[in-house]
Amino acid sequence: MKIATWNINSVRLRITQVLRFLKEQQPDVLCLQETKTQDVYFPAKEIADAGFSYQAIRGEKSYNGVAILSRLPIENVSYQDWVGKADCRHIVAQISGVKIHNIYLPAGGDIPDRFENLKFGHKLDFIAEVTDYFEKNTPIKALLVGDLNVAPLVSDVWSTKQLKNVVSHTDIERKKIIDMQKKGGWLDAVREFFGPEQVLYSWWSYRARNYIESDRGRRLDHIWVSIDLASKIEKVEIHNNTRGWEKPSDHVPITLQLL
DNA sequence: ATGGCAAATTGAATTTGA
Repeated sequence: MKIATWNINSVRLRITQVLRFLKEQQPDVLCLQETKTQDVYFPAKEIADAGFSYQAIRGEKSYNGVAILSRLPIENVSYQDWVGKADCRHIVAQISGVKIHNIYLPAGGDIPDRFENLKFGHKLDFIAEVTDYFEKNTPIKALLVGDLNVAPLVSDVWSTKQLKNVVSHTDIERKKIIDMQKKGGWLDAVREFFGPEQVLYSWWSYRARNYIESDRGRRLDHIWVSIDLASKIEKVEIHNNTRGWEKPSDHVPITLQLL
């Protein structure tokens, strides 16, 4: 089974890119974040026509929104509302016996201080609640995919020094996301495959004049596997080329081929 | 707390992203 995750930054605006990716990469499952639409406006038919007729979608107006799109039957669709907000940041479904959690973790605003910036507090609380959830519900035959909005390792950013106080790479976030991984018994499938040293990004800001030239990226998007699936990681790919497409998302898709 | 941008909303300006 081949699983993909992609922060699409508006599924309606980028339906062409979604269809192109499905055609070129032929995943079995595509998990989207930041679909930015209510379910009634979700481009379900176009995606079903491309072969992905099993869909679990959970969106709202303007912001957030997640979806699991599959060629294979989907079972046991459900979701959690963390930090007491029904803001469409999580959906989970079982496909071929594998439980897939799709998460869009809060970005956290600009100032890395929970007292000056409520969004940063929300982000930290969200991580704490997800950590707690998976500590109590040990993942087995499960994946956690999505935009976690944290680049935990030195090799996940273009400059660990210059991003030290930038939300997504502060010490507290890095510590807490690794803590979430360890306490849930998750393995970072991308690092299992590529190792800890290789510099990897999944997001490049729209603000750079030329994203390839400046290459100031961060690895904010993740695929984690429950420890029992460690031996099933066959291949991981980060599809950087999509960042160069017409009207791109600022995030690129990542795929995991599971044995 | 900035920015060389982008998207969605509501109606040219604001909020959010990271």
